[in-house]
Amino acid sequence: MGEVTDNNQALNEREQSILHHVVHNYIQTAIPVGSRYISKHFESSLSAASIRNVMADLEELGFLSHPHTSAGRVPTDLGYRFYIDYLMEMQQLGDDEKLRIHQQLDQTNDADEMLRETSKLLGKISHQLSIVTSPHLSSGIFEKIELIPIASSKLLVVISIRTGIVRTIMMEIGVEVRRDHLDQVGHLLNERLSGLTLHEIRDSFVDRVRDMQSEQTGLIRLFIESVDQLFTDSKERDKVLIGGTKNIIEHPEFIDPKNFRSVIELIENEDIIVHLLEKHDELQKGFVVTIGTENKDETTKEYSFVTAIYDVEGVTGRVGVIGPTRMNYSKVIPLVDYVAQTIAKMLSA
Amino acid sequence: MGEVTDNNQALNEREQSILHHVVHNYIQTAIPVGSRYISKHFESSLSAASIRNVMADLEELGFLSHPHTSAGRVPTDLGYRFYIDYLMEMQQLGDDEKLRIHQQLDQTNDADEMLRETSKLLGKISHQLSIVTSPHLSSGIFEKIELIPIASSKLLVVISIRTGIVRTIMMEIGVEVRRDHLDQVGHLLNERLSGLTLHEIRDSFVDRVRDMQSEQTGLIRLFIESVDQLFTDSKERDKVLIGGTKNIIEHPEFIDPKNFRSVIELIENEDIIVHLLEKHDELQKGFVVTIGTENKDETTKEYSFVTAIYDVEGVTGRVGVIGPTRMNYSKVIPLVDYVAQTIAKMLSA
DNA sequence: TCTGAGCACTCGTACTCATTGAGTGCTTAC
DNA sequence: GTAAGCACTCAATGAGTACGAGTGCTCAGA
Repeated sequence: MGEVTDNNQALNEREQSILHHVVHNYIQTAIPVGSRYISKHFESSLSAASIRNVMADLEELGFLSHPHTSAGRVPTDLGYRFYIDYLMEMQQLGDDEKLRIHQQLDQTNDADEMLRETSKLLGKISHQLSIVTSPHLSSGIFEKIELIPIASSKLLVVISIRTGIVRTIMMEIGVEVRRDHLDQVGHLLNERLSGLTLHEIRDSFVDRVRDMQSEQTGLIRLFIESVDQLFTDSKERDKVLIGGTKNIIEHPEFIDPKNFRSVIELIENEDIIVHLLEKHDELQKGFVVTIGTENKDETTKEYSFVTAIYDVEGVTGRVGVIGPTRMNYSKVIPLVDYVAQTIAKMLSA
Repeated sequence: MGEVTDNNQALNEREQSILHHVVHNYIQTAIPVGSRYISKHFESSLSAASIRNVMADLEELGFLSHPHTSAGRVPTDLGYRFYIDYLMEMQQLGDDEKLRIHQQLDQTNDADEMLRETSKLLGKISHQLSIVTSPHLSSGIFEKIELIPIASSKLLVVISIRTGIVRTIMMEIGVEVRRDHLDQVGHLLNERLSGLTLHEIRDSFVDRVRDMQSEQTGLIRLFIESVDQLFTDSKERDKVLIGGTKNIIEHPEFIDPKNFRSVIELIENEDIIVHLLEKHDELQKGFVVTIGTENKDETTKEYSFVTAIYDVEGVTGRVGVIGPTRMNYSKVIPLVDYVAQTIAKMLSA
């Protein structure tokens, strides 16, 4: 049980203790917890009536709420927040689970494939929706580019990043280009772009190739036109992988079909999630938890997001879970954290 | 209205007509249709009682069934089958829809991206779950292979098929290999494998490279070990894209949460779908419809599958939809068919 | 001033029971 | 073969009731 700290002056010891019990119990059982229950099981020194008084105070302060008069108390988003920040004790991840994670992710050396596996796995273990983004290559350091002619008028561009991640883009080129011309251009690009981040390249590409125009005008012009496609994290390409629907709908909150629809909505409408992940990214912290209305979005007001960053030599992405605000944070947070670290290790290997 | 043919001797004209009305109406409204309703709206020359007699016959023959005594009639799988094969009239696809399909799929020239768009689009237009498989490259004709060293110990293998489709595979190679060695091996492989199908290559690879062993033993051995990974349609890689969950759950059959779960199960457990698609593939017909229990799988006994093949110079894949057996076949079939044709065109362009 | 026992009150849940109405099946007459 | 009549079935709906968990408030005691 989390120790009662003096981190927050708003609540005295007893209030903190009772809040702790309410949140903890509600997370476990999903049924509103009553004063009598707490008196019986946790705080035998206090009567139900006294606990009711404290609960009334907690409710007034905004930490608890009431579905209706004759129901027990339920944490508010603020209640969860306090619980996570001051009361909760992280639960260590079991060795078996660690092993399982390693085994699952060790199966493949294809990055995309591994991220897909991660998504599945995280959903299964956490019993939540899992989210995994592909790494934002923009801040990755350009290693080299290869230009491979395909069929008649297509060009496969392979850009590799120092960490060993590659991006392949199929480009339509109007005409057939001789192989030695391609090699020549590729060679020059490699020379001039080496060591820069993709981000830097995108911003300065035109300047850097200006003098090359004379030699291979057509091809260079094509590259200039496609610079966004080549060197930016397009939202189309670097999608969010969402998985574990089967697991999340087992939660009791989904007996109500309305919630059902809302979760489907969430899955199909990736924009909402992408947007939220961007906000998490901005915070630049190891892991981020946003609870219910904290993420100011109507459709996700009953969901919490737990995400952690993974970082491979400056190239970062996020993994995490989405679930009802009634989430087992003490288990989920360490799990997400550990998975993020594991991915980073795998990708840099 | 579909003309009454003599294709099936089992039913006389009146029976066919009434079966037609029942199926058609039930598809539209999802409510069991009663004898009185048919008499009023479609067959005013016959009384409800007479229609009841015919319905009783149709039920005995297995084309209709009864949810309970006081409900109207509902088609059985056999009823749907007869309707599709003999009674139904295909509905022409509207010009606006054709336009929409073209516009949506014309946005990108990346094959994967386009298939993803197809999946979304098909779900939206059909109001069903959409399924799109990536092309089975096995029967594609090898055009060339490129070997690109990545970072220290990785190799990106790019295999391109005559149609302009490429497959990229990341291979782990224990040691660093000199660029000219790679080029040499690549060159030899291109020479020896040219014009074969991937399928043929997989089966004969060892023989074809046996004499090369002396020069680049390590690298060749690696290729021999990875031959499956390189030249076979792995189920991992060539996944099925499933989309449109949001659309399908609007159907009245999904007020029951049980069905809800079954559809989620279906989405998460792609194996079931993959298996079924294989069966469709074996039939080698343009489009295939399997209804409910016709696909002998317990989990899909209340779903129908409509799929069509797309063929790009021998490289084929499938697109289609999954939905409740009560599906608007007359609209869905032409749609799926048209989308398949459009994909083929786009991919061969 | 804090604590806790007592009690009235609220409100969601579960259950029963009667009513309604759509639709059938059967019988019978034409 | 057709259709009118009628009894029967059964899901759906809604009202009524009992139950019980839990609160809020009051008041006495430490």
